[in-house]
Amino acid sequence: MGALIVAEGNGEGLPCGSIPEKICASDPVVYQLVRVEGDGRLVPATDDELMEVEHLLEDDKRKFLLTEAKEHSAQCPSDEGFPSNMSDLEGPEGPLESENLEVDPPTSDAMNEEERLRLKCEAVRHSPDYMVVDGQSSDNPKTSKIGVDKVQSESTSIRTATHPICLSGQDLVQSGCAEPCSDPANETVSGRSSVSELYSNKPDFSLLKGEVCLDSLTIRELQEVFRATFGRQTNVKDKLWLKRRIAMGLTNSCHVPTSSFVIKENMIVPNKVKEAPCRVQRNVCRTGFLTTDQVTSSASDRYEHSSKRHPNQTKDQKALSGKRPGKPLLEYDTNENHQTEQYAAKRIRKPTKRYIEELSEVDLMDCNDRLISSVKSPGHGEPSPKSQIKVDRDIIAQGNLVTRKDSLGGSGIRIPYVSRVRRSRPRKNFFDLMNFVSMVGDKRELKTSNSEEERDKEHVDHAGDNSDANADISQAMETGHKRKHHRAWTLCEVLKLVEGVARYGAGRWSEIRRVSFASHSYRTSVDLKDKWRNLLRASFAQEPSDKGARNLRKPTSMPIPTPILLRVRELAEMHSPAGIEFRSGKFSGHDRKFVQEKEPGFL
DNA sequence: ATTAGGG
DNA sequence: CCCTAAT
Repeated sequence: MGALIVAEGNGEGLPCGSIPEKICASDPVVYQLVRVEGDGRLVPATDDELMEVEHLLEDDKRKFLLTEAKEHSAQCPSDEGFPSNMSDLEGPEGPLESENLEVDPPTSDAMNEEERLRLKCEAVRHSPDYMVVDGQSSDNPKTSKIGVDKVQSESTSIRTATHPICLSGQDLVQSGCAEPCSDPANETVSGRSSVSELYSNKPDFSLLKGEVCLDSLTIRELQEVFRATFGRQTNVKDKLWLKRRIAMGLTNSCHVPTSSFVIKENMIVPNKVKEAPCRVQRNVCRTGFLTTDQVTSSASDRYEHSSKRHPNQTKDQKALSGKRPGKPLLEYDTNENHQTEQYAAKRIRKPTKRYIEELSEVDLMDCNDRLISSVKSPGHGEPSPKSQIKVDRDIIAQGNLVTRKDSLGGSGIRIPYVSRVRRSRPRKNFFDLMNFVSMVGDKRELKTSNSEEERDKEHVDHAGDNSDANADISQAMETGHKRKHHRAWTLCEVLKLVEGVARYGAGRWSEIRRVSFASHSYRTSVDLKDKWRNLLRASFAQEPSDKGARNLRKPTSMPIPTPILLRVRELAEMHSPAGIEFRSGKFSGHDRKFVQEKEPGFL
């Protein structure tokens, strides 16, 4: 793997392993954390890498932790440069903020949130972490906005620190930053408004230009489009709903196909084989550094030229916001709608077509980038210091990018998706990385599993084939690292599960897990539940004919002995009708007996 | 954190 | 198995 370096955002690479000294100073340039591939190519650092770096940062906040550039940290002026710079930055921000507070005093919660954010920004500025936004596009208003947008997460501070840097510099995005930052209007009563909302006041109408492929947008993006379309914000997270809504709005029609489509010039056009989108995609491939927003903007740029230069845009924003003192009112007015919308969305949440969408994304090789934002109500949440970042399954491709979804512990913060491009399947380049990551993750599991496998064998030597299966898996993991989290259920486990259900009843999965699966750390209560569901299905399905001890189904997965299935059904029938009181006592005994007489051969 | 369900 | 909503 290459070294991690900080490269100047504007695309000019830096010598490998070098850190521009100016980065330590108050240089406004935006940086991007990148990795140098073996062939010299610069690839945006993956989340994992960022995490790693970040981690290092925590260890020594005063130093740059670039893997191979540590020596340079000594030269870093650490604090010196920052404070002054900060105060400069603070100028526009502070006053505005207080000003706004007067105008529309946010709730104490809101204030805290704001304060917290502000502090965070400062912290970011203090620490040497710099962060990153796709420099290349730093002059793109949208990108800038995004970068700023996401200044919330601590865990991603590394990447978002740009915010402050941006302010002082390069583009006047700052006005865009500072202003929204201070706008309490968006502070919804629920306190749910994410920081990002603080930063973006104006709908990005450019989103509506040209072809609009709602299918390829993420919820957040859809919400943006929604805003651009209807002029108000929405918290609805139901993609379908958003898409339909937007489509209807844009086309002025209620006839919106359920299949994928593209909206072009207010007309719905069946989404053929992704013509336009693909072009954009290719573009992305080529540059490799385009961010999601860039993609959309580049697409829209084909149709429009304006709205591209930030200075204007920011001005517009100001003017706009000025002209729209009613924003808060508007918010208020539509508040009701929001609620109903949300309500509706929740009720209809049925179609979680995410998978379908994702699949089609891949299949059609369309161009989607997904920015994932998980917005959870903050609760009282102090964002947990350590963010849990989860490496999503297949990600990446064409040499850049990376893992996509991260959720900050209860921080309800959106993660920057700058330079995140999600595409087809993993490429070899990343394969190693991914494997590495997954291997590390699985290590523990493997270990325990192995030892467990042994245990299982001892306890249940009858289940020979199962053990074998597991062994195979373990082996596969060790060697071929093929499947992910797939562990075949051993007969032993199934029995434990059944017994557990018999004892505690279906539904007490955490209990069952604690008691019967204490050693099987890899079986979560959800797994138990799922397995039980499958068992039920199997037990009822196979009931008719087929008396064989094995299901004809797939010889692949371990066939479940009929007796067990029978018992499963017993339990199921027992628990479903009126079954609160049973468990332990006689029934348990009964079951046991039942089983014993029927499956001595297996146990 | 757990549970229930859909995918 | 994964994901999410709801508790």
